[in-house]
Amino acid sequence: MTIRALVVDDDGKLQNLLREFLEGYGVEVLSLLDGNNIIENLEGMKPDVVVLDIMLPGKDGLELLKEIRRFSSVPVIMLTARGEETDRIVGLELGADDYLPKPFNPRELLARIRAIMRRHSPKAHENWGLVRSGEIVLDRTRLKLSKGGREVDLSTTECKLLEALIENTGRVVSRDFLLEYARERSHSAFDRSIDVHVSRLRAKLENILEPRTRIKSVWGAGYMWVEKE
Amino acid sequence: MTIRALVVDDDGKLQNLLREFLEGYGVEVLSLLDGNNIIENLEGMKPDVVVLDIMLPGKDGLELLKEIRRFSSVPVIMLTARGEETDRIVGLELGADDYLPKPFNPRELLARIRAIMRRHSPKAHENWGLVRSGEIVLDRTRLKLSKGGREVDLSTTECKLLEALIENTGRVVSRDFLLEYARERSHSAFDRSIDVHVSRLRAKLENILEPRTRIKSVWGAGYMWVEKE
DNA sequence: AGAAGTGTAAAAAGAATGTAAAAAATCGTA
DNA sequence: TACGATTTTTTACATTCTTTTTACACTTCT
Repeated sequence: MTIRALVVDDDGKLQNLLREFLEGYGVEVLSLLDGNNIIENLEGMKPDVVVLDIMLPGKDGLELLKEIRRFSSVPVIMLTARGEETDRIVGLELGADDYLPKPFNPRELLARIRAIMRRHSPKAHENWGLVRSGEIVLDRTRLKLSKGGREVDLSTTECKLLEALIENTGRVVSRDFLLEYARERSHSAFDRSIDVHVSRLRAKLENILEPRTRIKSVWGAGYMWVEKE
Repeated sequence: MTIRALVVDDDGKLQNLLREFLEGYGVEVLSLLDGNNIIENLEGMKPDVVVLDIMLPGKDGLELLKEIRRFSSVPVIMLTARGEETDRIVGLELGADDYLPKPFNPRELLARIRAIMRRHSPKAHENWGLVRSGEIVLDRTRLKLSKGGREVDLSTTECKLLEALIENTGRVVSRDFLLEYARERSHSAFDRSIDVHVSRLRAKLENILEPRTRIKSVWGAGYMWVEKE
């Protein structure tokens, strides 16, 4: 599950930076360079959180915030110029949920988004970063795989592997791909380590579900995650 | 530390609504349905701010306010019927700190509470947003971590680190993230300083709680703050 | 059957981690 | 500025845990 964030800022560079960074953490970034038609965009995009720069061409951020609040209670984080205490105060009074002085560290923004999601929609926060396949849930942030109440711990590599498999449910995934996905370096022709990882993964899966059902070997091609139970 | 607000209003629904909303923002709500024994309640509850409806069964809000002001200078926000300009003026003259016409958006109330706390007791306002994990409280402004009565001093880096961990309770936080979160500059590949900080942090935690329980290492991934003991 | 592909136990290699101690940077203050 | 105290980073090494390699049995394809 990903979180959707709408970023309203006229700085294209910042937009790209944020998109790149946040997407690594399961936050989908929707960009707007100005606040025209903000309401329509809100309705169309249905973001979980809005990040709003105060300094914008045309309508400024505070005005936009006021407009947003007439229609929606979506959580809003304001970006303010450093030290602009007044902006910050006005923003909070108009119904912003948090603020962040520019320039900021993207990680700081991520932390605020997390905090806001936690109090604003705990459900979305819980599901954040989970990969599902039917009843089976892979939690990448906890390195755990669970079904029903039971769960098993995975190593980082096992987790990555499983992620790649589940994301390609029903399709064959080559050893090549798996290896590169799970770690950085490439591999030699006679590398058997993926096989060993898969072997261990299967063993762990058996603690949770019926033996030998989900990770299928495809002769000469790779492995495949099959859907049903 | 949270802010304690005493809400005096006979509308039970509103009370619940406010409690639910405000508690998400670190405001603890104490409810009174009428103003009887307001003074005793003030003494017992020691709220940081009082939200007082003007229309109350029995003694009305203005009378209550007068009574309160004989004993206490606690900040008071009055809730008035829309357009009752006179009420508002009288209220302010009697020593109310702000007023809010009904019906209002809970957000609006939150903003007023924030504003009042800021000018009335900057200290409490600063403390607003302490980071908690169960009984453990991290005070970012004082760089102290406490549980029960006992506390330990932290360095700024340790504090930031812990903050990032607690904000992500139950999730793995990478060294990368921690490092960038704790300081500005980036780091080299062989940077081990996070490990050292964590090591020291763990040592300090042991002065307060059971050894080796809360900061878990996750091999190949980072560290994780685990919720309970 | 023979060749290529796969499973997995066990050993070996390799990475990541914990922490003490030294070195370097930072900060307050005379 | 210089000094001392404190904090942070680097270094080094022991330790722990993961990953890869190796080896051999087993399976699948032609």
